[in-house]
Amino acid sequence: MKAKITLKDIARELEVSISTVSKALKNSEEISRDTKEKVQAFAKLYNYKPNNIAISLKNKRTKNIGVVIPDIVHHFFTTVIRGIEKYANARGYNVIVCLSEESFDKEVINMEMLANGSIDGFIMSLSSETQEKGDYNHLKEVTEQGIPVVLFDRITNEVECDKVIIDDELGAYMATKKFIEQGKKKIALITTDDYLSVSKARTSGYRKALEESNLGVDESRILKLPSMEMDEKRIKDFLDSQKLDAILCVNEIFAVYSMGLAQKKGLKIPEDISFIGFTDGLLSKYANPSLTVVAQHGEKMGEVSAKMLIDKVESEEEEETYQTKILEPTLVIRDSIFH
Amino acid sequence: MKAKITLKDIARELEVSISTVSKALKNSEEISRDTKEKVQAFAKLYNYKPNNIAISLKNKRTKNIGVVIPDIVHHFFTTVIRGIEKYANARGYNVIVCLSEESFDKEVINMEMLANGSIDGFIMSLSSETQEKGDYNHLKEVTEQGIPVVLFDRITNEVECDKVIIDDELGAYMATKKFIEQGKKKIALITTDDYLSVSKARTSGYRKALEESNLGVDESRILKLPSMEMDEKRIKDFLDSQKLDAILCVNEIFAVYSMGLAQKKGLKIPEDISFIGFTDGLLSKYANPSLTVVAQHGEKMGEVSAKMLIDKVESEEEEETYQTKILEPTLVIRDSIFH
DNA sequence: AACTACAGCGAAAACGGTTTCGTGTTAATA
DNA sequence: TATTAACACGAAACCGTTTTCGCTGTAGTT
Repeated sequence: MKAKITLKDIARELEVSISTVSKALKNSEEISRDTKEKVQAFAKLYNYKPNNIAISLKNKRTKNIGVVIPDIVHHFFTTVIRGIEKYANARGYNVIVCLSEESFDKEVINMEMLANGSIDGFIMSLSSETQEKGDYNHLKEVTEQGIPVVLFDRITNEVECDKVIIDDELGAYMATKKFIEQGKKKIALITTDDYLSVSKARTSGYRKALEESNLGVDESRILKLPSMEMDEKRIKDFLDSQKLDAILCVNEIFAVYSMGLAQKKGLKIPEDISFIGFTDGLLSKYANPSLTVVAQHGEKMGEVSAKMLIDKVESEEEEETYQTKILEPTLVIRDSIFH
Repeated sequence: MKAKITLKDIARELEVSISTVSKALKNSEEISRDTKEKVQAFAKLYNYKPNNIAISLKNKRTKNIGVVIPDIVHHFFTTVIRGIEKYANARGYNVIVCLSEESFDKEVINMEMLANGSIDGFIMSLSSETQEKGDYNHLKEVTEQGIPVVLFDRITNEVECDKVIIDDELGAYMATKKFIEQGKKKIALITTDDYLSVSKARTSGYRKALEESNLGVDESRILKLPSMEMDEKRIKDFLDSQKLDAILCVNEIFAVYSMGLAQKKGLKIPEDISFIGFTDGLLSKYANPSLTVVAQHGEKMGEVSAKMLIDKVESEEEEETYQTKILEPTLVIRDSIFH
């Protein structure tokens, strides 16, 4: 086992000072050709690499970014992480991933753990519990300490920081409009309680489209589940309780599951009933029939978030100007609607 | 903006030495009641938290673990990460995630980036390119430096370190046996080239079951794709080229896609043709019909890996004994086979 | 010969902690 | 009263870097 070599080791071996070694490795003008060559050769031979931790301490920069998300098993968050990781890596940053698992407490603990020097900034999406509670003090504390934060997807207006979202209202609006154009009348929405920022926006887009088309909103056609967790019984009851010809769902799981139920009843998709979901994941692509979705462009979102964060981390200025980037959703047309 | 407070700040304010503050906060016996109370009160008031980086430098322990995986968008890897994260967090460790994206070079770069002090150990699954090349020098270098490594799922015998796998051969064997018990005769396998350790083991289990049952292995019933990437054309051609009554696939995507093709041909599942895949993801659960799979217990695997790594990191002894944990796969029976 | 200029290098502080060891003060003991 | 032990604290080293500043010696200038 050959342990890592340090500047001190090189200095001792070559009988020069640590400063000289440090400068020689940086090709400083101060050091003579001879010494530089000697030091660099030695360093290469023993595969010297500076210790990141020491550099972090010195620079007060870790080149780590903390990502705190509610869940990693959801396709959307996974793609966001991938976007963040790709971009961050390209700029020399590492990504520390923490999962809040939709819990307020875990979110707080994770942030506190990272906020003590482990990271240069946060990228996060709020847990449902946090959004439900409406308690954002942990975020405020962090920003007050001067640690930059970028909020994506599940955001709040109560914290001043950079934000990245897709236009969820527009996405739902586009989807609902699509149903209407295709002659659908009884259009339902399966969503979650309004405390989730995204669900609220989507519900609003759904309403807007219906109102604009003078179809009116029938409240009994809106199913609000308590969370993004699957609840097979409530969905089944909802579908059994009425006749519908189109359903918009706030995620792909609800949609694919609903399609299955409809098929069991002998309904033809999309003729008798059409479906659109949110999130362009594997499920949508390989469902039978394949599911039309509002794509959220998670990878793009991750990239944009990472860029905003790193730009802020590396900017000298103390400007306290925050922006909210709104990405456009796209309708990915598949076999669960006409086309 | 209130910047983070340091020991030095407290010492200055309270007119004591830094050492005294440090000891007082640790409740050292050396320090008087009075002083301790004063210091602790002050620290609480200003919300003092020690700087992780400074502690890391001192202790030569970062409490970070590096996870290098080929891809994060695959359900299996996602669940492993979740298992790692949960366990590591409970023991006070953070998880740095790096994606190799199946590239040898990225794998090497990522490891080098982290190996210079950023982490206490690695948990990783080899990229396909690495397995294809058979070049494991980057792993050997790291272990020679004394950094513990745990390899999971996609492993190699050429590196001495702890390993965690599921018994892929057994999984495929169980699945194939199941087909045979249900009277299936023309059992196909859709897999990838043998350089992927898992595919090799699965193929071997498939063969074993067939040979044991005196059905014999018909090589034309084995489709080897170059990688885990979807190749719709080759799968379609394969299925069109012969009549089959059961198909085992090394992942759920191949299986669900194949089911779709079979259905389009008017075949009934599972009567005319049955399917079993690997990986118990969303796709399997919500496919239509739902897919029977060999569950790989990713979360468990993550937990076990994290435990092995952290135990090694925290163990004082220099024992160079490595173990390989083999987890048992489980067959999750769903509607794509009889039951 | 005296002075300046500069090349080349080292000492030391700093980043923020922990920890060992030493020291001054007080109280108890001989 | 002199000695000693315990108590309470501080100085300093250390982890591995970077960087400022100062020092030495040589060469060039007058």
